[in-house]
Amino acid sequence: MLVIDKMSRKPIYEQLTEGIEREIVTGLLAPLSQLPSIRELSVVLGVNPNTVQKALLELDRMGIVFSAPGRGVFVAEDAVDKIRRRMTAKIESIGDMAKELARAGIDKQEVYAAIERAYKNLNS
Amino acid sequence: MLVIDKMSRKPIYEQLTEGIEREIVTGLLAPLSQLPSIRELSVVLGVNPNTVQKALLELDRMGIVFSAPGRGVFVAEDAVDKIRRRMTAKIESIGDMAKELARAGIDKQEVYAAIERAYKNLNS
DNA sequence: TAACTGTACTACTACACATAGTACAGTTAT
DNA sequence: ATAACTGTACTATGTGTAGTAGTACAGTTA
Repeated sequence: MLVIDKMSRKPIYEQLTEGIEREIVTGLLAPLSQLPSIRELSVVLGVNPNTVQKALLELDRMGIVFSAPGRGVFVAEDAVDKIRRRMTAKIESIGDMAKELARAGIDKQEVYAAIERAYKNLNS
Repeated sequence: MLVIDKMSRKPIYEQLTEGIEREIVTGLLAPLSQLPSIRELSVVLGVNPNTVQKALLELDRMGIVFSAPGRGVFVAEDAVDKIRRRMTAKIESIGDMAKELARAGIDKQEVYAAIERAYKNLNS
């Protein structure tokens, strides 16, 4: 399930967008399926409704979800594709971090090992 | 040289610590060598002296530099080792990001390619 | 002594994040 | 029609972090 860490330096609304994206991409939230209401999510997650709204507004702008006023918020049909496309952009930032490590003289194999672990152990 | 991006979402003092660490690790700043004074750095980089002080205080706490009141700030003798050790911790966060990509169904090869590019092209 | 160094404050501004509460309009089932 | 839900849109408030500005003090060095 979606878990929020209020102590994280990452904003709650960002944890929300990423969490929801993860649920979509893993199939937990199917395309065209309805999300829990903003008010319900806020209660379950223990965060303010406005914060949930902000996250959903962001996902709406990105075309990941669409909202039908009075009915609810739904997963876009092509949500998975869109998420994947945005994820590809994140690869660049991994490259940036790797560059930093490279400059620090960290062995490439150590980085590869970390990637390998990530792809093998997707739990936790 | 060290460049500060005031528009970045990353705090200036953090850009400073990372930038100075990079100069140390690349050999631009040798162990036991003296850094420019806080006031000089603040003028050259166009940031407030307090911000520079905050960055140097952080580096001091980590044992990367040491300050001699009245004389200046100097690179610690074992600074490179200490930076390398801390860098190793960063590998974990790369793993976290990779895990996110893995869950999104991004091919492992794409990530490897990015790492490879990073280690080949250390400029820019 | 003069000119530098780091250090340590206080005060202030700006901004992002989050919360709280209210109100309004659309939708749906009874 | 009504009740109970939905999203949306506000205003107001609190809080923490980042950054700037200015001042003062003590140690070091030429």
